[in-house]
Amino acid sequence: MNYQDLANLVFPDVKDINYYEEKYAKRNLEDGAIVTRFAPSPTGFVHIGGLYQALVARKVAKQTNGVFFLRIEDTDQKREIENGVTGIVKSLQDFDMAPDEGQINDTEEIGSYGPYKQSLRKEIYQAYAKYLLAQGKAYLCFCTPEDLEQMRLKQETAKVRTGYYGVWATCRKLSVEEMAEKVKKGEAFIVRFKSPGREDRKIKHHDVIKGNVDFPENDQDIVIIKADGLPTYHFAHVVDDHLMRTTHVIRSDEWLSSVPLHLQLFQELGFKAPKYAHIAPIMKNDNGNKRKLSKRKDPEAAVEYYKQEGIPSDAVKEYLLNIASSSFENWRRQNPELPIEDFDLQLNKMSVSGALFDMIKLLDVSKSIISRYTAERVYEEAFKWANKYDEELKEILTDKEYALKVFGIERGNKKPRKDIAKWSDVKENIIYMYDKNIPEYPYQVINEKEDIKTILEAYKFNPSDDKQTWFDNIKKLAENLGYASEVKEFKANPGMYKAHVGDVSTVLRVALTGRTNTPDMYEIMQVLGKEKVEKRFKEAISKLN
RNA sequence: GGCCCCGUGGUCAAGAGGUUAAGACAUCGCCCUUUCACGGCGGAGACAUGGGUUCGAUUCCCGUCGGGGUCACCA
Repeated sequence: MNYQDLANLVFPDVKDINYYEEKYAKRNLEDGAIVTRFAPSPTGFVHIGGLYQALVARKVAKQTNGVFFLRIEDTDQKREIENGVTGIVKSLQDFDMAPDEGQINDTEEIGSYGPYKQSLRKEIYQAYAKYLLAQGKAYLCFCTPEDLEQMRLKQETAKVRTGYYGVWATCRKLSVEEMAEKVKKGEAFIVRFKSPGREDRKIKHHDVIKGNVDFPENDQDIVIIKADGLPTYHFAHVVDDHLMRTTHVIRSDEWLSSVPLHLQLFQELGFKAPKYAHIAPIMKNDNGNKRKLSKRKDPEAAVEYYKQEGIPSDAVKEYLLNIASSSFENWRRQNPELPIEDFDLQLNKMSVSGALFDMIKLLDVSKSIISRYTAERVYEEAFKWANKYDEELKEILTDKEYALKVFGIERGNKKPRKDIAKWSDVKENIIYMYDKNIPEYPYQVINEKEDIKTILEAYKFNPSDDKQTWFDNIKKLAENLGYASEVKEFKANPGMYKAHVGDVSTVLRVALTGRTNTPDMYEIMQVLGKEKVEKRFKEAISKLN
């Protein structure tokens, strides 16, 4: 009995690894093309940090004419949730980030390096586990979870490193015969990697983002095949990224400390290791403490949140790119119209430490993006959003022709308005353009009922006036009623006037819209039309009595 | 606790052995012949800390402190 016999005993039916090596041949890509992947577990909604990784991975693949694929890491069936895969695929689609290969829905996939769902690759992992086992680079372990727990306790009280290594790796000392006998007796087992590493030796590693990092070698005999026959993350990663011909593993930096293990696995399997790029997580300030954005505590951690709020996916992506690269902002300022695909992202310039998530900044980015949209685009997006999330807004927007006029106010010029940051802001911003509950808002400087009434009764709106004539008209009105027709004059001669033309305008504005802050009032009156303007003033007057 | 990474204004961040230490968001003031937004101009605001090396260190080295990550038959 030797290791080859043991391997045959344990995995009698799996294929030889040569079969897979040939089936998943080297990709035929141009020099310098980068192959990346997004490899989430279907254990919940997509996290903003996951989207960030996917964005970066996809970007570098695209800009080198490489490949970006989606792999589903579902080797832990206990944690899997219903529709997990669908959620991931849909989120990527929402952000216009569909992969070149991989899962396209719960059951289908595209690309010739699949299956892209790990639970469907069981026999592949077993083939490679068998390969290691046959060479004596892996062994069977019969320790129960309880044994392991006890061992850990012992290690803790003895204040030594925890884990399965060195003298603690009891099953490593078993002979092939002993292992075979236990298997034949039907004892449950798992497969462990026989680590050739020594903790007192260092390895040097260069991470594309983090730079040079030194670690002690890995000496842990980690599990590669679990009791259910599925691989652990570490083993699946190495086998998959080799077979799928990934060139750059772009993942969250919580994996950084596993690099020595992964490198060792690649080495022992005889594979060429990919380059690693470990991305710093997106953090949040929690009472003075930095912590990762949490799925449980922070709604903004879920990618779905941005959709619900109506923050355009472009805005989220641009904000993320802002975090990823400090040169993005400059690039954007110089190229306000170019698509983000044209921006060249450098992995090695990415920040090594985690950035605090800044919603205010995101919203600022979003405002700028929306301000560049045409009225038509604003309408389409807002309407789409309203259809899903706001019944009242949807109703308001059914009159498209009128809505386009409303959205057209101060839009399309050199200095467009920036007052919409997200579609959920829209209703609040345009509601006064509709005959729905114009709120009663307190008049400001001019607040005597009689004065207000005089102004409102005296004002005549003529829609055919151009803007200058229209405003001259208000000035004249102010002057006739004893107010300063110029603000400067008012300021120069305090005490001579009760108020100035601005205050008169405010009276009109409040009566018309129920608020003090609005876009250009001339445009508002034009869009509203003579009839509505007069009706509103009439109503405002009647409310005064 | 062991190991690893990180530490420039409130936030995101550029940067070099010698700089008036960029820029963006936020904030404050002024201007933009009606408000708000936009835009323009300006203000306030930072190299965690101690010790080296050096003519000179925020930049290089060591310690301290602080932050983060990781130590599963989870990923």
